[in-house]
Amino acid sequence: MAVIDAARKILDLEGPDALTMRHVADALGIRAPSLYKHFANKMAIEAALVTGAMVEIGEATHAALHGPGPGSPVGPVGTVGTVGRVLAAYRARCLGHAAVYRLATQSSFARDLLPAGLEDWAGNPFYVATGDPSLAQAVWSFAHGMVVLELDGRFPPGSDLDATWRAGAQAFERAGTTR
Amino acid sequence: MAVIDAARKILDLEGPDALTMRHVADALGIRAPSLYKHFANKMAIEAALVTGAMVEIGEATHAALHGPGPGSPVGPVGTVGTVGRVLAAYRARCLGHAAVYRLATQSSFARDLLPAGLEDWAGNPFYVATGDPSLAQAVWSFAHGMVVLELDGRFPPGSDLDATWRAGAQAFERAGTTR
DNA sequence: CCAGTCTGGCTAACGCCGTTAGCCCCTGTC
DNA sequence: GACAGGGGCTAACGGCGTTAGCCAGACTGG
Repeated sequence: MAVIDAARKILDLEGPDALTMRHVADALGIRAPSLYKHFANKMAIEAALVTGAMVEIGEATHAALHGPGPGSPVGPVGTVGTVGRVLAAYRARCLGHAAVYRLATQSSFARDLLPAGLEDWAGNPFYVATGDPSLAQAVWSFAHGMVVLELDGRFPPGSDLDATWRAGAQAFERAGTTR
Repeated sequence: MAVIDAARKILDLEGPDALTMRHVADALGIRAPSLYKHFANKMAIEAALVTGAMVEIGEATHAALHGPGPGSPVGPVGTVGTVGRVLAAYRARCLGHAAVYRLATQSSFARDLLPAGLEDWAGNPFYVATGDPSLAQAVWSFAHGMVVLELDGRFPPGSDLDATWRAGAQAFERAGTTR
């Protein structure tokens, strides 16, 4: 869909404030009200954007469950378990969709416009990787927090974020086996 | 400051969309432009709001370092270490400042308007509790993720979030001792 | 082949937003 | 008692999402 492509490009290249109906319409060579022939409102466009990103992220984390994929870093043999692989895939894809991810975490975002079950599906690899609901949610929270803080540049400059991801992965990996 | 009090009340009671200059002014019985005699712009008001919340949260987590405080849950003897106490204090205070916390995590929030060093000071208890920079950042990310997801209602209904906080605390607690 | 409907544009406008310019009154001070 | 300044005010600007209402062209049923 041309509208979504244009919106995505604006969001990525010019930031969230530039994502306005008039601006999107401009990029398509039409006027803002015409957009409402294709989408009910701005939130619907945002939801479509987020849906696309979530599908890609979900595909990556699902793939990570079944072995090292293209998104996984290569570390010392045997140090990266399933949790680590899922986290690495999650991180890579989320940072690849930085602006859209940020949009989805905005409190004003209308999560109920997403396809039913999408969020559960996307979160499922965390449950599979840990085998425990509480641990899965904890890992997901860690991952979400890391991405958000990384995206917003809230870690002190010079932080070794690879090490932080590793520290988290190891803590949860151990918790899963020692449980 | 009356402006901040009014803004805080509006934000808590009517939500982030209701936090407009005209609305805040209304609550004070004045007109919107008059607010600019007290604050440079809306972002300055938001920054003041966030500063207040961060100070309170920081005080609570610092206090938690030195023993069980009023914000700490009572569990089986010996199960809650320093990390657990800091996390419990963080959670309680953040949820107590839900709307402001949400505001501070908005990507549009101007973090550079906060007092210099405030963020570092507020995050320090995580470093003290873990004794390791990477682990501290991982714990902070976990905590931040949990609060955000909890605030946005993104966990499946019926989730035992106390258990999730506990799972995270234990994983990091163990990681700290086993390191 | 024509009539009709539907798709997808358009302009004008509304009510909201943050913000600025410029005015004026009231209070406190030398 | 002059005067400065703090803190109100109105009017207005440009931008936002969104709606109402209009109309050209394409597609389709008779």
